[in-house]
Amino acid sequence: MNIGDVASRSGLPPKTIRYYEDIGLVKPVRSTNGYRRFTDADVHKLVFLARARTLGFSIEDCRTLLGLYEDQSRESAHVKAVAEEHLHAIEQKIEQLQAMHSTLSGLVEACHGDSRPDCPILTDLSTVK
Amino acid sequence: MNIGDVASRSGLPPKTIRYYEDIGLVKPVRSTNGYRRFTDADVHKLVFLARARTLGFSIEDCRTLLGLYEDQSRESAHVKAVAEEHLHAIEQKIEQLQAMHSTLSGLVEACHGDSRPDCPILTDLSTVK
DNA sequence: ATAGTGCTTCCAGCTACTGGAAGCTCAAGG
DNA sequence: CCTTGAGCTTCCAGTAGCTGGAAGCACTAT
Repeated sequence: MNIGDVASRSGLPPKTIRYYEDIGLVKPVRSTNGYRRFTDADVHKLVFLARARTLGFSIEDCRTLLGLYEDQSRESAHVKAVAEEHLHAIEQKIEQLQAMHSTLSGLVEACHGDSRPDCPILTDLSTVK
Repeated sequence: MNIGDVASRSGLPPKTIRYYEDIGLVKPVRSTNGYRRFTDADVHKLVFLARARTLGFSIEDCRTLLGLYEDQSRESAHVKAVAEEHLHAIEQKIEQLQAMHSTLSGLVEACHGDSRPDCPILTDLSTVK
């Protein structure tokens, strides 16, 4: 299978698939014409990667998870630990964003937003906290 | 004032302040010894930048906001528009992260997390959605 | 034969810094 | 006066995860 087919099956752009080869996540063989030739197993891996990335796992996490995926003697505890750590990171990001949101929405509401120059948003930004 | 003092007053690392000079956000003059010399106005700008960055504004947004901050004839509507757009982006990010969180926490709960290899997390990841 | 699409590689750029090396400047202590 | 250490300078490279573009070969259809 050529890269274009794999792209449409996995939902990943060809560029990204090449990049994943560069960093060693997939290792397609080459046809005599130099084209990458992907096996079904390669496609599975790429689907796996696409899904893991939409769940926000880093590339390094993906590498780990892919290793576990292919290791028949893995322990599910290992997978769970990786996922839990990521979950924790997501929670922290959400909290950060919610803090930003709360502050900023307060400021936006306080700003009359007309042609006058005075603005509580700018006042806040220029204030040392 | 030297960069070290400015760093402690603004909370920004010296490296970051130099970077902000590189990209034209501040323009400190130079002393005869080659050191950057910051005025109070420069410090105000850097405090402004530090605060805007903690609220998640991009550097380009910061550049715009800084321009408005220094423009006495600005319209608060302009500031508000920039802030609202950013607020919207924050909301979208939060939604994305919450979707990830919801999926992932379901999977983590479903995984028994022991020494056995079978794992619903991996099963999900390897499934085309 | 030719046109058009798909594939290849390589290089550069994106965001917002951060680390490190090499070297100059300055203030304090002996 | 000399040395030591901290602070400053510049420059280069690397981080994450792609993405865009150029130049050029391969393949298919007409």
